[in-house]
Amino acid sequence: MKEGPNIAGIAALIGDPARANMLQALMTGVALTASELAQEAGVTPQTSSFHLSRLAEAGLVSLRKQGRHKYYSLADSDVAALLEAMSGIAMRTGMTRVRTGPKEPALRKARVCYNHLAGEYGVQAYDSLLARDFLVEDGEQLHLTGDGRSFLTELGVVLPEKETKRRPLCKSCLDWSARRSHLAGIAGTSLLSFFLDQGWAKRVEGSRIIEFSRDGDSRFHAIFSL
Amino acid sequence: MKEGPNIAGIAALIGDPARANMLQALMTGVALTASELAQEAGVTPQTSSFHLSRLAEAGLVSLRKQGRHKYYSLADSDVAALLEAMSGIAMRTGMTRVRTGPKEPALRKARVCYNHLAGEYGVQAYDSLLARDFLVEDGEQLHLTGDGRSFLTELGVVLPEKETKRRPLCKSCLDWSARRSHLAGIAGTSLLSFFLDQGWAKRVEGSRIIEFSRDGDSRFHAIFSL
DNA sequence: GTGATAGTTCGATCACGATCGAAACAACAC
DNA sequence: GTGTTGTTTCGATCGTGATCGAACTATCAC
Repeated sequence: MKEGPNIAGIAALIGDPARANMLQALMTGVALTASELAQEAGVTPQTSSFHLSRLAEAGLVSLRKQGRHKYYSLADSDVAALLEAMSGIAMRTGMTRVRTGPKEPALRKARVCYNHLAGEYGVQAYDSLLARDFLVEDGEQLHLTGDGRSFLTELGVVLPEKETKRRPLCKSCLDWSARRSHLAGIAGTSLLSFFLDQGWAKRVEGSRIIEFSRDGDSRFHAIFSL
Repeated sequence: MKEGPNIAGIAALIGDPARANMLQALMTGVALTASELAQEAGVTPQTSSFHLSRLAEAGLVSLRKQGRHKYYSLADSDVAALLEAMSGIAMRTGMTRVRTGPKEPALRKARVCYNHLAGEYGVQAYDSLLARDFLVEDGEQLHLTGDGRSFLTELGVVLPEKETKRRPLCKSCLDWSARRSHLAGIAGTSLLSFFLDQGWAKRVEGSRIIEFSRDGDSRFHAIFSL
């Protein structure tokens, strides 16, 4: 009966406690999987899936499929701004929640992700390559520039002559801990092999943890500074 | 299980169609009685009373008792900004009301947002003031410069001597249609009053639409050119 | 005082939507 | 291939909350 956009629709979406928890978890700017969001919201995966499909349908969250995972994140800064404004209103009425505990810090630092480097080190390497235009993002695609290829090969990283569609040279991979992109694809694999071959780092038995030696650590940071 | 304010609470409040209708009706800036709001929302007075008490309890609306009437209005500009932001999100998902009539273009052009001017005209005034350094953005804050104050007062806009922290002279408010900022705060209110008092524009009854006369339109564009 | 209008409280109803169990589907590991 | 894990679909349940009828209070007009 009224003019104007349907405020009630999206407000009702955010109004459900489970969905609100999910959105607040995504307010950190990191991408989370459906199961993680289920745990954050305190509901079963089925319920989580149901809610996430609704949120995505309404354009509040965007999703990125990666293997059997689905990484969800806030759609854009407008949604974040809306949630922020709502937090402000909620604050002054005196409604707050409780807090949860952290997890293992060892895995967050450096670990293997399938066959490439993940964790803080992985993210830093990725950012460093991007900052120096050795790596360029092209929408969903990721490309190694000519300078980037020379840089890596001169360093000692072995790269194939040409890349195929089936196994791309570079892929971005969302990080489990940092929730930022890091380098996957053949180049990612080669880079990790390089670190291990040089003795800069070694894998911890029966774990995904990768331990950098003191020497390897300083060499890494010298090369992949920001 | 999470930290942070309980956004689900207020979102759920706005999420009910009846309450959302009431709040949108109050976006016109005028105070409405409980029965009028009941009619706006399309519910019985009992239901309206129930909803209004909840909205008041949450601090979304304020009320002024006058005789046997109770006049409700939006609590403050923060609530208005929240509703405006939500309209913006709802717009882009195509979640418009069933009855999205011919009023919409008029709303985009010029409308009242709580107590100040929004729409294309509001955005243009804002931009024009910014371009001439009459208005300066300082992070989240917004300030009227000395030149800006003289400009407005010489024009005939009435401004208070000093501004308080509680009721800032200038605030920016995000526009749902233009997705740009426009001027809120006391200065925004005074500016709108000026337009109405001068007869440059008038309010359309029972709507948020503001109609500029031909003369008022040319005067406006002469002053707030870019 | 009586009557009329504005608003509220109570109680009961009723529908919508959140939730989970079970099972299917998808991607990986081996 | 088999087994495991992440995600989704279906179906059914169940609780919460919106809604209105009826009765009640408050203010005004006379």
